[in-house]
Parts: sequence; C-alpha cells; structure tokens
Amino acid sequence: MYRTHTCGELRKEQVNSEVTLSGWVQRVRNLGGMTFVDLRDRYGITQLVFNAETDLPLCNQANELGREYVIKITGTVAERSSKNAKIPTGDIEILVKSLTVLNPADLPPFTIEDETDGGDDLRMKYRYLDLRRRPIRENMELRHRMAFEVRNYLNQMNFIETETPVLIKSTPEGARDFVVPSRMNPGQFYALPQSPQVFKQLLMVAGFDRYFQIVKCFRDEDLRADRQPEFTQIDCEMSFINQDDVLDTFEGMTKHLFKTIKGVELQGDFPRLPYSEAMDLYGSDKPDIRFGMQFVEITDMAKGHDFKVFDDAEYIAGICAENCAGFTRKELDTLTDFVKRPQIGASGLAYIKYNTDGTIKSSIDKFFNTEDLTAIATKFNAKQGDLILILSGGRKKTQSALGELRLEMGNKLGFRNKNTFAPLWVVDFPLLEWDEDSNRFYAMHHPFTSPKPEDIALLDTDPGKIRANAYDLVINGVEIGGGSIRIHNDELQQKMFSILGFTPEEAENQFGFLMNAFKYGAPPHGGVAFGFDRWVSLFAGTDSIRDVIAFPKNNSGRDVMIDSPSPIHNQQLDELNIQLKKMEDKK
RNA sequence: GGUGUGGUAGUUCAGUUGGUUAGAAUACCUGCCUGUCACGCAGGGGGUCGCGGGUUCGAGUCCCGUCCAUACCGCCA
Repeated sequence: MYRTHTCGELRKEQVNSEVTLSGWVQRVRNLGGMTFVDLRDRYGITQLVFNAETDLPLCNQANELGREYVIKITGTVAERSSKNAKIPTGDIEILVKSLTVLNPADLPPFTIEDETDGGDDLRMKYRYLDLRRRPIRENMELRHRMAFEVRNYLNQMNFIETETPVLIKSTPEGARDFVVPSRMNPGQFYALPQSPQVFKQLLMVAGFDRYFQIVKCFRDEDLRADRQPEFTQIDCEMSFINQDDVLDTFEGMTKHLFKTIKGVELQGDFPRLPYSEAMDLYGSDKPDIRFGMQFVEITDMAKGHDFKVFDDAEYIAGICAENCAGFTRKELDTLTDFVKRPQIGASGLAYIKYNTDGTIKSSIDKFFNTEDLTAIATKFNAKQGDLILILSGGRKKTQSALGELRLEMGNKLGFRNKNTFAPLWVVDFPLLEWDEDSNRFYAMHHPFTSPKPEDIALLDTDPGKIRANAYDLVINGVEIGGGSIRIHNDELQQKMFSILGFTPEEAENQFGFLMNAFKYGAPPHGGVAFGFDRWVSLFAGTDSIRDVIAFPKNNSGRDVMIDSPSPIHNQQLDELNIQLKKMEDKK
C-alpha cells in the first residue's frame, strides 16, 4: 500500500496512529543530529522527522534525499513541540520508521515553490513540473470546480451535454481554419471547428431543445495573452425561446458560478446596454463598468473657436476624472504619449483643469475663454478639483482611443480592482459590418444571426443599419461570451447569404445541409457560447489564460514541451498525397 | 505582416563613457550543527554574455543582420 493518508489531512486527532504517506520531497533540512523532510502531494505538505540518535542509518538515508524524489514512508503521527501555524498540518509531524525511495529525481531546472525562480519559457518547457506548484495547481482546481458547477446548473435546467464532431468542414467565413488532410479522400481536407455552431443548430432541428457542451474550439489566428489556437467554450443552444429567455437563463448561470465559486451574490439584474450606447459612453463593445468616467460629447460646443484641430474633427469628446486637477505637467505628458502611441493613434490630448480654487486652466486657453471652458466643465458635470481630458478626430477612431484612455485612467486611479465584478449584457449589435478592402458586408457575429424583426425592412435598403438579435456577456471589460437568436427559416437564411455575397451555388455548397434542415421543421432557437478559459482566468485573477490551461501553447502557437508543430515523415506525406512547397533556402 | 521590450552562471537578474580576471542572489556540492519549517554557519564548483558579421588597439557594452521569448496593432464571423 502506498498511502493511508494524503500529505494534507493529518491533524492532532491522529496523534499516535501509524500512517503511510507517499509524495515528493519538497525540502530536506539537515540539522546534524536530526533531519526534517517536507513531503508534498496535491493536498499539502507534511513534515517528516528523522532522528540520528534513534536510528542513525535511517537518518543518513533521509540525508541522501534530493529535491523531488518520490518516496514512501511509514511512521507514527506525533504532536510537534514547535508548531507551524502557516500550514494546516503544522501541529503534527511523522516520526518515520521506514523510508522507501520509489523514484529518485534529477535536480529540477527551477524551484518547485509558490514563488518559483523559473521564467515563463522554462516553466512551459517543463510544464509538468510547473503544474506541481501550488498556484498553478489551484488554477486547475478552480477550472475543474467551474466546469463542474456549469454542468450542475445546466443539467438542473434540463440541458443535455452532447458531443459534436471535431473533424468537420472548412468555410471561408470567420477565422482561419486549422485543416486536417484526409488520407482516404486524397486532396481533401477536414477543418477543425471554430465553434460547433451549425451542429448545435442541427441539434435544435433534431428537437434536443436544450443543448450544451464544454468543448475545444480551434482558430488559426495570431495569439495574445487571452487567445490560444485551441481554447474551450461553454457552448449552449435553446429552442422555443426569445432573447430575454436566453439572457435570463445565462444570467442565472453566471450568478450561480459567482455564488458557488467566488462566494459573491450578485445583486439585481445585469444592465443590458445597447451596442450604440456602449460605443457612445465607453468607446468599446466590452466596457468595463466597474467605474464611471463616461464619455461626454462636445462636438458642437467645441467647434467654431478657431482651433483647427477641433474645427476639422468629426467628433470631439472627453472624460472627466474626479479630483485629478492636481495632475502635474509630467503626468499629463505621459497621458499624451499614451494616446499618441501608434497602437492608439490619437494626434493629441487636450485637457481642462477645474482647479480647487475655482479657476480654470486648460491646454486650449488660446482658443477658449473662461466662459467657454466653464460651459464645457458644466456639460461634463465637473466639480472643482476635476480634470477633463478631451480627444478629437474621426468618430470611430476617437471613441476607441478615448476608451483606451478611460481604461488607463481607471488603472491609474485604482478603479480596476480584481475582486470587484461588474457584469453586463451588451445587446443590439449591428448585424453586418462593411469591409472596405473586399467591398462587401461581413456578418458581425456569424451568418446565422437573425436581424431584429423591426429592422428586417432595411435588408433591401440599408443593410448596414440593421440591428441583430445578438448579445455579449461582458465582465470587467472582458468579453466572456456572446450569442444570438438564430435564423430558423431557409428563405431568410438564403437572403442573408446573398447579402454576404454568396452566390446561391456557394451557399448551397457550403451550408446546403443547414438550409435543407430548416425545411423540415426548425424550431425558433438561439444560444450563446462562453470563453471558458477567459472566465476561469477572470476568477483566478490571472493576466493570461495560459495560467489556467494545463498545457498551453506559446506566443507563436508552439507547444515547447512536446515541441510541436513538427515536420512529418515523407511516407506520411505520401499517404496523404501531400507535396511540400520547397522552402526558400534561408542562407 | 508591423511596433515596443527582453536574451549574461542551473535559475532570476545587475553590469557605469567601450578598458584589469564578467558580479549578486538563489539553486547545487563539501564540512559543521538536535526543533527546523525560506533553518543557520564556513567553504567550493559553475559563463559559447542567443547566433553571425562589422567598427575599434580593445566589444557583454556601439552598428548591421538573424533567431528566440514576450506585450500590443493588424488579424480573431
């Protein structure tokens, strides 16, 4: 037998009992006459004691142990004379009677401790060692508990977890597909799903009524801290529902997770903010509403003062930062540099200081007299001591730049606390997005999203104005999930494909099975998909989803532990009928 | 594809204006130590300064190229 207890469970109550423990050697402390060994497993750390006076050979054996040796010991639980309040097992220790080395270990390349000395790169290469560290293990345990509670909630709500295929069909819309060559069908390829979208809709046609799946999805696009090529979604779909039913159901799931996992009771209904308002007030379709600082547009007031920058601008707006009038020139310059970074791209930053003594000082004094500035300050509802920051330019670009500035100010002023949570639904997304390059509309969500009934008339006149039955769940400025009410009739679906520039043949070729299915009694349906990794990362308070994925890829999409992707043998290529393009000689 | 930052001991990092034998901490090894728990004390070993080229009497340091890592932009229905 390897163990009677884990390394985390023994307490004073077990004193004098004989136990067997197995685990990893965390550390050996050799004090000369006696030796302490910290034995670690998933559940905790238990101290082992070896006494040279009692059993010299055994003590010598313990002194030979190295870091991360896997050992088994048998001994007696004893109360410690000097207790350690820092660990749950700190009241007891094991007087060891026998020690077996189950497996010795090479010296690990970094220390297996909460505060490791290893860098990210090294930890990824030896991820199985990194996973032994408590902070990472706790993230994985959190992930498990969250998946468990999702299943709990959805099961209770009559959802059926159904698996859908991973080898599916490539489509040109959306993200780039990962493809898999078919040996039995030479020259043809499967694609890995970007989401199980069409399958879950077909399950609705099949009458499954309420489906969910915690499922891997794949996108062959460049990575970020919050984007991996393979990631996990909580994918859900429901029939005979309207948009409010979906939002209510998953607002319930969100509250359930907050309650069971974070111990947070979210009060009241989540705000439901139309997309257009989100853009006008926060410059983002995923606003962080943990703090205010909403945009105030002053385009009309600010024009006509001979300030060319403003006079030429399509849109002028700002935010009011409370009690920031004391910002120094240096701080304001830093903010100016921030908005002028190429990633943000504002051409400059104007400010108005409403000083505590009631005077007003601005960077645009040359063009605006005190009366004008006071009027602007009033428009912003500014109090004495506040600072107004103003950007101008094209509407879309300026809103997004001001949105970034707002978040930066939120960081600076400590409004973005990791333990505060502010969820909301962003609703009424545009159905379509015009693309200048290809001169055509793209579906903002996906081509199966239904337009709002009152906007359907615009399909033939002004498609860009149509709002969709589409919604996102946003928490703390992170897009946690999104979904829509789908089209369930084949005529409307065909019309959508035609607006998106598909010929009837192309539509038939790529999505004929779906439109065909709609002819056989498709129920009204809709659903949502949540980015599970992001959600876990939000709850874990980590900056990157890599910290909540057991075996993540690096920034270039590589798994540095197993070293993939990698070349394959010529024989494999032959079987797949694949010939590689000659790589240019990189001399 | 683009921009920024970084690459020096097993590891995390410092390294001045280009100038002696490239340092610290930690880890590791040896010795001492009976209540440690980040044990302590004494000693020791450990370097292709990412790689290639250039400037120079002399390059970890400056220049060019390249590779790798990372954050962001593009991209991500």
